[in-house]
Amino acid sequence: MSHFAESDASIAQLADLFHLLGDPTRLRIVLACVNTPIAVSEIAAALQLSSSLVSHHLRLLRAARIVKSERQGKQVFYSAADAHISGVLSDMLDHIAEPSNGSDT
Amino acid sequence: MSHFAESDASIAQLADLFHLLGDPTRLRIVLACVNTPIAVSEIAAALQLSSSLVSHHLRLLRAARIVKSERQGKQVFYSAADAHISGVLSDMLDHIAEPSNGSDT
DNA sequence: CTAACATGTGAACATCTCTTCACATGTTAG
DNA sequence: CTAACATGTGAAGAGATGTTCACATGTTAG
Repeated sequence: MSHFAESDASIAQLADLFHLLGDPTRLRIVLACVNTPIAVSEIAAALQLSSSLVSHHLRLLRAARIVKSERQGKQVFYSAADAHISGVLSDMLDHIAEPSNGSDT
Repeated sequence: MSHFAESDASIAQLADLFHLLGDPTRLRIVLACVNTPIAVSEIAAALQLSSSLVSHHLRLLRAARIVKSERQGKQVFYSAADAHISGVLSDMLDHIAEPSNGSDT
């Protein structure tokens, strides 16, 4: 069905993306802007984080093209870069929701 | 279309899964056994890693149900736990393959 | 039983990463 | 211009993590 014989460069890039989503705080930030564009200060307020911290994470997220930015006046709105991101999130959520198979003995 | 309003527990679990895939070595191990069951020593040989290291990673991967184990004699074969894992991998690969939108200014 | 092979595990170290703090940059209003 | 607000960034410390090494456990063959 699938090969998954990826080059080292692709693997490094892939790992980098997963690593970015692997931090709870950063993941929350991604989830906060995956559906609708939201300003930095709004994210900070909603998640009870400092704007500085949100900015730091957003910078990494944007560099990996997980989110994209859009300026509107003084504020900068962030949103998910593309549909693959939400697709990945959905699949992982499904994985979690799945009943544990009893194959760990 | 999607809400992604997940509970803190789900977010923690989700982050844990991504974090596990976020390490290049561990990701390579997952990719090595995502399609076909493969023994620990085979993974170690194919990826040029020590069996000890592979075992360490496999333990974490199995605990998160990313992979499952199956013993056959002296060897233990590992494979992807379910289809969601390969689905996530495929989506992320698609994300990488996507042409970069010029929206980062 | 012993020997050989495959896998699992604990501890320790080097390294990386998240967070906070202070401050810089950029934008709008007056 | 200055003032106020929103976001971006650099440095430093605390904490987490991957890797190696040595050894334990488990399985098969004789």
